[in-house]
Amino acid sequence: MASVVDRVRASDRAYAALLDEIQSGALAPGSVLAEVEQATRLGVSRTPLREALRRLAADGLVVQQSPRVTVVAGLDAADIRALFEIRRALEETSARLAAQRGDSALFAALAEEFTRVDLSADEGRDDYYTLIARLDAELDAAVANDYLSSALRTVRAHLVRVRRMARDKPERLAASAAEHRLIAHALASRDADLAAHATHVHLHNALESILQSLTEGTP
Amino acid sequence: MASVVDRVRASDRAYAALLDEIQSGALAPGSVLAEVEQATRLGVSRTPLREALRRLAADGLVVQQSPRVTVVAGLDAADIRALFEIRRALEETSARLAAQRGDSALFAALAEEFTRVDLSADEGRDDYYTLIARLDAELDAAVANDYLSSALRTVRAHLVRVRRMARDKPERLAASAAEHRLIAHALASRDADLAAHATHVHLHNALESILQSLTEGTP
DNA sequence: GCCCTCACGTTTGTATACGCAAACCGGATG
DNA sequence: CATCCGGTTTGCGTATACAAACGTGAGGGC
Repeated sequence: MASVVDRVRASDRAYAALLDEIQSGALAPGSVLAEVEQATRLGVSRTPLREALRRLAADGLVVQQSPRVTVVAGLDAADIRALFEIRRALEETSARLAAQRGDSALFAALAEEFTRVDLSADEGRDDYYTLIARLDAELDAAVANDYLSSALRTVRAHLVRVRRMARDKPERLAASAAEHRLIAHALASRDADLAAHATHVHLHNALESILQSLTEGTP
Repeated sequence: MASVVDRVRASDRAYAALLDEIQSGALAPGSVLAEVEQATRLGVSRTPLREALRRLAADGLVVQQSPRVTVVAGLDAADIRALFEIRRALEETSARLAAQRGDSALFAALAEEFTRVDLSADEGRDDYYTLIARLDAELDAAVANDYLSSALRTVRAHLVRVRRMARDKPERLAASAAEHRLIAHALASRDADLAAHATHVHLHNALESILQSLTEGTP
């Protein structure tokens, strides 16, 4: 059916499709992912679909409850706290290293962009998340540590789900933008301590906001 | 041929076999891992072998140079430095959290065992590494953070190779034992700062020793 | 009426067959 | 002699076939 270099492998398509559906919530936590069912639904064979499921399991986005049944992983407040523990470890380290190794001008430009962010419109919010993704990418590039980038990639895959669960309020977004601006400024200034501590503060505030949003959502 | 639950899955056997051979050096960095060749050698079919290769690739132990050729990942001094960067981030965090959450008596007992270690004989060295593995396991249990444990598991898989590349000298082993004893003591004392800083010191010394050992080996 | 047992269906794990693309090699030609 | 072209071979990605095991439900026995 599909050729060896089919532009994109069937297993990649299956992985991307399932990843998107899990992150977007289309596949709710607890959803059972049967091989034949998902394979036919996504239009691939069982073999590449199995590969996609194993990759998702390695990411921790799905869990094999029993050898026979794999489900979309749950994500409760305890999981989010745990996620932020490792996130703090990785991102503080990343910030510290990027402050030492990064391109000052590049991060200065990013800091400036964080001041320009317009969070009033919905499209501005999308632009904002894109800007954060760019900062993350530049951090990874500056640190130049594949082990670290790989671990962060996994963490970020989970964070997409967290963001969806806890919708940010406008005032939190504004504060978040200011925090990011400070982080970028610290990176531009090559101030490793400030970059790490600003990251710590940002993640603390982000976690608090998320947890509060969750308790409000389920009174 | 093999049954569904053949005590242990063929893919698991293939993964374990390849992992061991990579960690032990039997499969040297750069070795090409052809699917059919390895499948016949390990006595499994291509399908489970592919799964094993993908898991190893996710761990970063093998890399797919092209769609046609996957090789055992190299590991030079820069890689080792990068590995220790993330290792420090994860283990310092782990130590800090375990100091807050762990069982004091348990870590006190481990600290005591680190004083008893006999490093004169070769078998003592194996016992020592087993003891370190036990400390790692108890740290993971105390922290109770699957994301963190999973990331550390990957790091540790690489560290086995590093240890093999750079044989520890007896004096380094003795110092290492003392450092571990202090870490365990800090955990027992619920002193998070001391646990984190002692871990930092230990990893610094370990890295220095390894890098020095490498430069001595290749003058 | 309840429980135990057996059988069938469903689902997974593994093996194998097939198709295509790229690399290698040989020969021919400039 | 070098270079290019075409055939062959090798090897991966995918699909499918097959076998085993777990779950479920029905039927019979106590």
